[in-house]
Amino acid sequence: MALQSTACKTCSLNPLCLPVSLSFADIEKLDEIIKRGRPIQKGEHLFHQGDAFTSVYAVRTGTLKTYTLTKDGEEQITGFHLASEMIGLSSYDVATYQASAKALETTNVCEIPVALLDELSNQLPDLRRQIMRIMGREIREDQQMMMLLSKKSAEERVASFLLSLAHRFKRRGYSERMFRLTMSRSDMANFLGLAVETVSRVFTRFQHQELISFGGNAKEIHVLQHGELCNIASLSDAERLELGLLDLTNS
Amino acid sequence: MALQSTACKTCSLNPLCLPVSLSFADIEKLDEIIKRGRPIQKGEHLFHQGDAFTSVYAVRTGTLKTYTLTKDGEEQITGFHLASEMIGLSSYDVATYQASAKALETTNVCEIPVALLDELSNQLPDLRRQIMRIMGREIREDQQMMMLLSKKSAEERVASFLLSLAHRFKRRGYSERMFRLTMSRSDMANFLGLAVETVSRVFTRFQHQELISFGGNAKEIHVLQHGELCNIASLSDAERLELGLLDLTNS
DNA sequence: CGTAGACTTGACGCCTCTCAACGTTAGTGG
DNA sequence: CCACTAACGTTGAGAGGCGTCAAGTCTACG
Repeated sequence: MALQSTACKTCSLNPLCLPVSLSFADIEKLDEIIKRGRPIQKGEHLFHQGDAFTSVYAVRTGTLKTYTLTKDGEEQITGFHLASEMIGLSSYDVATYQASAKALETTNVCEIPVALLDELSNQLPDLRRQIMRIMGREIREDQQMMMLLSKKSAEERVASFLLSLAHRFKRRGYSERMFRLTMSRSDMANFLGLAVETVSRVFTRFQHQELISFGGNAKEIHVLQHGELCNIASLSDAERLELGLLDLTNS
Repeated sequence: MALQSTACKTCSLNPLCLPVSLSFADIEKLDEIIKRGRPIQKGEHLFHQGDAFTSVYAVRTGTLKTYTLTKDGEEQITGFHLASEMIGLSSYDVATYQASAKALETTNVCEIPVALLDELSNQLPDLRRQIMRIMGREIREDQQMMMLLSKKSAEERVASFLLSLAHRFKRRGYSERMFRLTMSRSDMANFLGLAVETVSRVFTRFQHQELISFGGNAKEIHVLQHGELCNIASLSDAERLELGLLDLTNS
């Protein structure tokens, strides 16, 4: 497991994270405004919905979930966030966080005060562009999620979810065929718009078809037949593109 | 019906649109890069998914829908866009449009070449912030849509949709109690993740309960009981906030 | 005036939710 | 180290909301 440095310029994640496309000098300026605090324990909150919006965060190690509250106090999970992913940008136009962020395991984050980030993006056009790229990507991901929620069956949703995780782990240098599901079944179900029982049933069906298997506990998953899982997921071109499965050579 | 000017500085929409919070001088600079072409006819495309990403657009009059294509060639509508709303920003980090945009009626747009907008946002921090605000809001709207799609019943979805439209018309100076549904039942169903028949059935039920009524054709809707519709929609706090229904005085 | 598309209405079936019971894991304290 | 317990996960049975199919009605446009 790669140890992430405490400075962007030496951090193994910087090709995936905010510093992408920044010059060495610019990364140093960015480093100056970033705060790296103590780790957050599992179950602990990074911020709560309604807190004053002071900082955005980049995940250094671990996983977080972000969620909003429905009318009756249930949570609606809006995303799971792995190393190098940014949290909080969607609150940019309001004074308070519009979601809560909770650690699913022990997690380290880089805190970036928005006031300073805002100031710095006036000076560094590349940084500004990178922030806008990240926001643009998030919009597209959310829209793919909308497609998943409005058009896909339970099996398609679970398969898509697993492929998305696999791809994100791969990009970070981990195995795409074996990884830990740090979120509970209930969290997955919530995120995918399904009942816990349905998620569980799909997992058992996938195991019987020998598409996946679980090691020891129900957390560690092995993806046995990546290709078949892709078929089941009925991915759109947009999703294939995001997962790096689309051949860009065809017109 | 208010006629929108062909310059931002005199446009009645500018308090809702990109120029928000720009100084008079800055608006003039923005005006210089905006192109205002001929109207787009109903059914015509503003751009297609896959076209080179050259410009973002602000709707001046009319309505557009944006959509992506699913694996089997069906469209998945990602949004309806009324006057003053921006289109195309979600493609900011890629070379091609990630969605298609099609006019639902005769529509006028302001075209803003991204190269120039990008350049100008280096010079005008307020413009940059406004763009990021718009993107942040879009992310939150998409996440509310995800909640609608994963948690709400057919009646809740339709009620929420009508309230959203009503609110947006109101903000633009039109009646919130009577407006034209420029999109087809099929478009609404697609957007809301429902079958056309279900949308139609919900409309008849709402009519029997005298919550709404239709004038003449099936396009012009009257909202008879706004409050009751709010109850049916089971709006989250985030949605109430967006619709201006939340009392911010309580802690 | 005729036709195509949009909209409505009804009947039926299926996918997924709900409810309930049971098995398993992890964390706690003795 | 083990017993205990609460949270998590799995499995089954039953029900209901919504999708699908089909037919009929209405509207718009040539």
